[in-house]
Amino acid sequence: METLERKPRSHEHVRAGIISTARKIARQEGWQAVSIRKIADAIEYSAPVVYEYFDGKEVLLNAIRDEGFTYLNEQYHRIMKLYRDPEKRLYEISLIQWDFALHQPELYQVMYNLEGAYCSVPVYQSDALQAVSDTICEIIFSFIPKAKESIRRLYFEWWALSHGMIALAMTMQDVQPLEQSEQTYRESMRQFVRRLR
Amino acid sequence: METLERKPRSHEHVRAGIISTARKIARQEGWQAVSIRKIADAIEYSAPVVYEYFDGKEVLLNAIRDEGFTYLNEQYHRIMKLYRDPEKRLYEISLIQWDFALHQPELYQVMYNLEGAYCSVPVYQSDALQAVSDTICEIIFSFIPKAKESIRRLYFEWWALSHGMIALAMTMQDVQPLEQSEQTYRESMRQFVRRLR
DNA sequence: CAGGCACATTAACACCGTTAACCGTACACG
DNA sequence: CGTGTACGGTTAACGGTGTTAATGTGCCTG
Repeated sequence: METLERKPRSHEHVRAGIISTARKIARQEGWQAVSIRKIADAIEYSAPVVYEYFDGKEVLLNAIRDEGFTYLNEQYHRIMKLYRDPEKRLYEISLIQWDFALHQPELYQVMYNLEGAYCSVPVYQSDALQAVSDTICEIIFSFIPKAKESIRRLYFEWWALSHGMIALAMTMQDVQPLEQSEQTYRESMRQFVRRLR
Repeated sequence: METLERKPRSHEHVRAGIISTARKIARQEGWQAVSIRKIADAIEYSAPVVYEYFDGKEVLLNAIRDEGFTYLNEQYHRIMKLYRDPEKRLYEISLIQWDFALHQPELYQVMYNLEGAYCSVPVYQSDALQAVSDTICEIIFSFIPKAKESIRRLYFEWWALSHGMIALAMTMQDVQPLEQSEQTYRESMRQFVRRLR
């Protein structure tokens, strides 16, 4: 078993290729256009090979979704280390959310089943989402030490406001320029954070 | 053949049957389970018949979406006749939005391409959406007579807040009870309207 | 009776997700 | 050395999808 050293690496390479190809197709043609065969063609394999790495399309989409939440979580922690002020933290994280959604729209779409993307695994089952939620709740708590239920409510409001503006801005970007939507987003999130005082 | 048994059905009846069948399947199994053949089976026709009424799935979905916006528009006008106070009007319309989304989720999903529903026709091309938008903007203007751009911005905020909370409440309903989400929704919308004063 | 018309169906094409069967190669072992 | 076997990958197939062309079928009219 000398070749054990090389195999896993190429294995990981192929796996990453599948994911990045799926994302590329989704970004260019929408999630509706992503098919196993198209992915297989792009990585120059036959379709069944994909099933060696993911037990079906569901699992592949779920893996990509998880990648999204994990990335988001990393960005959150970057902000947490960068700032200490809770107000600044929450505002900066709001901006992270915007940048993430607009720079990697295909990820944001599969995370929330937007624009034809469909991953039947419930989003709330993702551990990474749980981590993301906890981070936000922690920030809110740090300058509004209320009851746990009250915190959850504020978190829900923050999330809804952010998600709603992002989702609408994405679908309306042909009729309302993104710069304008972004300005409104920043202002709204700033006001939300301000109101928490 | 046995075609004698089938009762003659009017054009409108069949058309309505196609739409209501599509909605029924979508409601029970999700939009990604809706297929032309399944619809045809349910209305006891062969698949090509559907194409006599709608030039492809796209057009069918778009028609259903339009039905949604039209219904919403009717509800809006009902509220407009019922109340004169702008504050009351906007709040009641917010509640309409919630009820609509939760009682007819398959409509709300196809209107905004949620949960696997996908209608490639841009939503902003719907005349009914335009009418809905105008109604909201009119209300906002009636008690905040600012510049047109400012009104559009407030409308965008109202819409995003409503849509965000509804979308999240729908996807999270297994982990957060709808009654709780509804309470938060009402409170948030109430505060939003209040802030407009 | 022939023709045309309206309606509906069958058959086909090119895809899709998924799986079973197969094939060649390289390595391990008798 | 020969042989078996495990592995990496393929082809082929099944049932399903959207969509369209060709084909009936019954009925009304000239």
